[in-house]
Amino acid sequence: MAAVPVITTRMLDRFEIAHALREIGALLELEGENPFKIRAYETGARALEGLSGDLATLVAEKRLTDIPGIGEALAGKIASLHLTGRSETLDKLRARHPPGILELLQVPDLGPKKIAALHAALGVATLADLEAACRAGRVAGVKGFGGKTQARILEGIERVRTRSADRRVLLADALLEAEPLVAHLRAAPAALAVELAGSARRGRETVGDLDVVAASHDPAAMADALAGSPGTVEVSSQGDTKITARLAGGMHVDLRVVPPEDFPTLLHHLTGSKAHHVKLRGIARDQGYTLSEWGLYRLAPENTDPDLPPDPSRKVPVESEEALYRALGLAYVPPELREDAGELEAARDGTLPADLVRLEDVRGMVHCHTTWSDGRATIEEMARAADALGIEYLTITDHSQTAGYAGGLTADRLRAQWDEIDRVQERVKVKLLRGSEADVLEDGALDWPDEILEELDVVVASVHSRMKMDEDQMTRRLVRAMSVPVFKIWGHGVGRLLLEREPYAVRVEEVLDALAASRGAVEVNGDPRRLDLEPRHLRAARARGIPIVLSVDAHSTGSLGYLRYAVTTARRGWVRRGEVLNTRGAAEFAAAVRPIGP
DNA sequence: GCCGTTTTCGGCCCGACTGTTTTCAGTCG
Repeated sequence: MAAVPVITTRMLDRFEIAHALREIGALLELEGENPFKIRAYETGARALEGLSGDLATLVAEKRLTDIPGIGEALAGKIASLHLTGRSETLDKLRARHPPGILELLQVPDLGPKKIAALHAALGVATLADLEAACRAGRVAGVKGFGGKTQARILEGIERVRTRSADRRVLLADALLEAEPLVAHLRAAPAALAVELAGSARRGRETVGDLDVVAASHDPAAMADALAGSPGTVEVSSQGDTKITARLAGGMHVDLRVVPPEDFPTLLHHLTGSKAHHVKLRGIARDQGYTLSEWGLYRLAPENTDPDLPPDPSRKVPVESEEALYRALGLAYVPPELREDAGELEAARDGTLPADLVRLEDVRGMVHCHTTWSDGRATIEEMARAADALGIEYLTITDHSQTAGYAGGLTADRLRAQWDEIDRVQERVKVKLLRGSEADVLEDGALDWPDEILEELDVVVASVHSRMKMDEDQMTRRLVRAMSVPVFKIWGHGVGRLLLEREPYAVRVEEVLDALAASRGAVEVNGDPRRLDLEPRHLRAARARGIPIVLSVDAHSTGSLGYLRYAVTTARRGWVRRGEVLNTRGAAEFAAAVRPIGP
């Protein structure tokens, strides 16, 4: 009997496959391939990352091409990468290039053309080669390169090595730098309007650079204002309309300055996302316009030279972002939705939700810890802080008994806490609800017996232990937990800690199916490190009719402010006001979430 | 590479900034 060949490869998940597709794209780029082909790989990678459903199912049912941006060719490569961990195309590309060549693309200002030139002239194939060539002064001698470029490359190598080049920060940390800066710029006499743009405005969970746009007739004065901001460390480049600076926290900010009539289109341009723009500009073109950051122009009837600047007489005045979408026959798309995730089709068809949840719609604070478990504030301190925010009700949800590391409450302690809640209730206006963040145990049971659940007003069910289970185990565990005949709020669904810890391995859609067949809601956890469930899963939950709860997971009075991040994340998942349980009054909310019976 | 109430072929978003040029290519967002 012939020996069975040893299988040395393994299945890849969608993130690993996306990475492989980007590697193919990068290597093709080095070979000078058609830029649109390169873009197709990026589009495919992005589509995979945004996928809500189960990749294995799509591969098995040969439905990959149902995903917009994935055609026959990419589907074949994705299936191969998923099932075997390899792709013939990628293997061949890797064989044609030195293994270190891709790290050169990480160097700022170094793209495929320059890398190819350096490789041809000097044989540079790795970061180390490049550094040696720069230090020896050989790069400056290559045609098209000079002393300044050589120095910039050396700086760039340093940035790659210290990994500060593409450092991303949490949205909340980015806003901590951005909002004071915007306020400072707005105070400048030359400023007519200043807005934050970029991924921070879209509410992305992490942010790389800050983009700020200003309306002013005096760009130089605005550049001075940026240089004079307390958070600015240095101005690193300055053109007529664009100034780049580095902030104390290490982030870079791009400030763009234009006259007020160009402000709306520039703000829109800098808000992104890139994918949203590409599609929007295609729509503009279909309708006889060309759109750029400088405005909307009617295309000339005759085919004119595309390299000529647009004819000013054909410019369409655009007084706001709303007007821009309106001019193109589209409903206004709020920044949080601009990700090319179907929002432009919906804006065209009139199916874009007009009543996305807003911060002012939320009437109750859900998921709050106190000194009874691992919180830093007492019940009364939390209650008074909520009162001060104008909140109508507050759920006290300390940890359950199994969460010993977090000071989880035993049944006796929980009952004692109810007495304390009653005492505090007499002194505060905000309505206090008795709750618990009940651990989802290893076998999927909740951490409280029925006689306790019967007396609780609200239960958040969360995984806090055995987080490294494999996907089948974790899915079974959560499906069982979400199937118990109790109303439960699925707490911080996939357990990710942004920039720190990967999500649990779990098939979210199966858990949502179980929840939809039982009674419960999903949480949008506003802790800036979590923002969980994430938008694509929120859309999957909404599609199943599962209600949403916006929570703060507060461990202090200050973290009641996390509500804004829960709202932003929910909007990114297209969540409407009516779908959010804690936009309702206290009595209605309590009736909706009561774990057992009336 | 993908995609299609104009198209199965021929399109595919658009401009700012830098450095090295003497009119432009490369990179970036």
